[in-house]
Formats: sequence, C-alpha cells, structure tokens
Amino acid sequence: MTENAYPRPICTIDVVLLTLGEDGLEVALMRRDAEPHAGAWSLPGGFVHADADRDCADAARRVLQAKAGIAISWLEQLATFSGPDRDPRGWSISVAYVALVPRETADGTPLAWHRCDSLPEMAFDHARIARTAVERVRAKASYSSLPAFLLPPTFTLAQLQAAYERLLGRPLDRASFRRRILEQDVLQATDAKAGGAHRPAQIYRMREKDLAFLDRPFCPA
Amino acid sequence: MTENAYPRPICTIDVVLLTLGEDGLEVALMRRDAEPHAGAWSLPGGFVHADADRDCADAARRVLQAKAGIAISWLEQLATFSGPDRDPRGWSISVAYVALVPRETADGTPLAWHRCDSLPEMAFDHARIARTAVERVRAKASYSSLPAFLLPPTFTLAQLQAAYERLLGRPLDRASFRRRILEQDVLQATDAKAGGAHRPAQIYRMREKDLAFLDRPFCPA
DNA sequence: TCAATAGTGTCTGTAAGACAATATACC
DNA sequence: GGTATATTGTCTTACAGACACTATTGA
Repeated sequence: MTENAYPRPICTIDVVLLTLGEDGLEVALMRRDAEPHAGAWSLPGGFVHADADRDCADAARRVLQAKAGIAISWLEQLATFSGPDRDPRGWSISVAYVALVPRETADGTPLAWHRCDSLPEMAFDHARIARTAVERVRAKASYSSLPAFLLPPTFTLAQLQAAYERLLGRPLDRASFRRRILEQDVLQATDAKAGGAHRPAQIYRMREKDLAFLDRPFCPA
Repeated sequence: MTENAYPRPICTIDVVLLTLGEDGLEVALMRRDAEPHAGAWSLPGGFVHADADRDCADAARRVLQAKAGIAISWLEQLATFSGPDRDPRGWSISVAYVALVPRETADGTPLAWHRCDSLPEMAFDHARIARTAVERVRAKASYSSLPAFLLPPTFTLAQLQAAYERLLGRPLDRASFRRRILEQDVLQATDAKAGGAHRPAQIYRMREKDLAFLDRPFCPA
C-alpha cells in the first residue's frame, strides 16, 4: 500500500429506517432539498463528519437524531454501496445502515413513511439500498429476535407473533410459536398483564438489549 | 444533504482471504513494505482506484490479482470499518471483503498463511477485521453451501463433510449429512468416481455457481 | 479374503404443527 | 352465563442422529 495518489471518493452514510405497519414494513423517506436529485425521495443520510463522528455508525445516529429527532433502539450496518455512477458528483461510497423503530416512535417523526413493497422513484441507488435492507430484515426475522425491535419495549406474545407473521409473510401456529419463543429464553415476563375485554395476556420484555439468535429458526417457506 | 464541506476520509479496501488447512481456517497475510506500520503483518488491501474500479468489490478483485495472482471463486462484502484512530494518517474507512480459495490455489500463492485461531500482531485494525470474517464464515457454514467454496470444483461427499466439520468444529453423522445435503439439491453428481485403494466415491460439483442457502441448517451447537 | 471406505436401511427420540381443551378477564 | 382471547395439553407426523448393515474397490 503506497501513499494515496488517487482522488478520495465521496463518502456518505445512508439509513434505511424501518417500522412495521398493518400491511408490512414501511421505510422513512425524505424529499431532497439540494442538488443532485433535488425534490426526489431519498433515504435520510449525509456526509461523515471527520471532526465529530467516532465512526460511520455514529454518523448514522447523528443523522437520525438531526432529521428524525429520534434515538434508535436498533442499528445495524447493512452494506456499503460504491461505484462511479451512483452519484453524479463522482466516484462515491455509501455505508448503509438499517434501523428499526416501533410504530409509536415512527408516528412521532417528521418523516414520510412508504410501504416497502411499492417504493417510489428514489434518488441515487437508494431504492436498491432499501430493497437490500428489506431482504435482510425479512431473512433475519426467521432466525433471530429481530421482530421484537419493531415493537415497544414491552409487548404480549400475540403482538410478537403478529410481528413475526408480517415479516415472514405467513401465519404461525400459536402454540408452536409460544413454545419456541419461550424456550429460547430471550423473553422475560413482567409483572404486568394486558387489559382489554377478555382474558389479559402476560406482558413480556426482551431479556437482553441485543439481538438474540434462535437455536431453531422458523422455516422461511 | 448539502455540498460536502468536510474533508473526505481515507478510503481503502481490505481482503480477508481464507483457505482451509488441516487445523481449520487459515488467512493470507503480507508484510507491509511502507509506512505506516511498515514490516507489520497486514491483510492484502489498497486504495480504491477511481479511474479503474467499477466498485469496491472490483477493487478487491484487482488487489487479489495483483498481490496473490489469483482470480477468486467466491468474494463477499464483509463489513466496513471506520473511525479516526484506525489509521494514523487520519479518519479512514475500509470496506472489507471475505474471499475463499481451495487449498490448492492457496498453495500456489506468494502469500503467508496463518492459522486463524492464533493470529499474529497485525497492522491497523486488521486483526479485528480478520476475526469478524472468521466468525461470519463459521456462522454461514451452518446454513449454506459456503464450505464447498473452500474445495476444488469437484469433490466427494466425504471431503465436503470434512470441510463442514472443520468449520463447525464438531463431527457430523455421515448418513444424516448425506441425506441433508443431497435433498437440498445443491450438488450435481459427475460421471467420475474417486480412485483409491477402496470403494470409489461419487464425485460431485456444485449445481450453481452461487452460494446456496440450506432449508434446514446444521445446528451450530 | 481382507482392509478400508462408500453408501443404505432401520430405529428412536424430539419437536413442530394441528387442534382440542381449559383459564380468565369484562360484559 | 356469554364472549373473546390467553394459555395449556395431546396427538400425529417428520426428521435428525445413532448405528448397524451392505457394497465396491485394491491389495
């Protein structure tokens, strides 16, 4: 590796911020207010601030705080997209992140939420980035506790099962779901019960803050 | 996103080139011949060439061709590592890739191969990058056809099973392995048989060039 | 015929899916 | 008690793991 004789690429980060609506995943989009692609839909993103950001994930958190006013419960690096043509300003790199927020948090946000199965035209290669994120999240739903990060901090098993079902795109057996999830030891029963006009449900929270991997995944088929 | 008022980070790519030895995964390292960290072990890598590379993966392939003289059978983006301290020259980004080569290809290479379970001191954060790659490859072994990419284009079931076992770190039942792998329909029998002093084994090749995901993963435990 | 490895058949325990039965709340 | 949902129990089936058996080669 010799000293860099090459011009440095443009370096940005972009965030695919997702939440779960009635009809499946929704992504947060913004209208670009500057060129290039002014007026087009785009993912929240921006340049890395070398003086302030400790790394790219930190930049992603800063952008979410600035543009959506939220601190994120779950953030994961997705992939890095690069090439000479994706940004008209020149050879560029975008480090993309996926973030998940519960519906309630999403609704308190100035962002525009779009259903992921019918994305609008988007600036740069942002549509491709968003599709990659959706694939990743769906895949990860089958073998991890990821869907819990689309729910509020406490939830019932029925709510959790509904989140899995919407991500996996198929119904799950109630009894099997309960057995599998509970024996994974990722949930912790709280001392609260859900109200309502019927038998109240036990309310759970995640045992750990982090994503947990399931010993036995849900078959994606 | 406003016009970039910030200095652009240093942008490099690094490749964790892996092969499978008797005692498990081995990684290809080089001695750095320039500052910083001259003389230290490092991953093959380099700067992105904005005039020549179509994207970062292309840069990774170019580096492997130049430094190892090989065209790679499998290359996957691993993750991007970034921050102000990982490179003494300044705030930097490294897009890291994992590449797999069969033993025979590895041996025909000018690189130094080190066992992954006892890495030497390495330049930058390359040791961390290498560890992340090894984790990824081990995890992926349990639910995909990845181990086949550490073998020559054709192989016997016994060789494939041995590759899985070395990556998973535990023995697998011969009959179960055969059933599971064959019913996944990822292998294709050739018309050749392996020689040797015993009953010859059927020789297989991958049905597709790409990584295949298994319906039912091998339990990592 | 023996040694060594390849490939097949059978049994058993486990767990998932289906579904019925029971529990618990509010009305 | 009625209704709606939560939770538990039971049955059946599929399959992974264990392991024994058969097959095929060269020596």
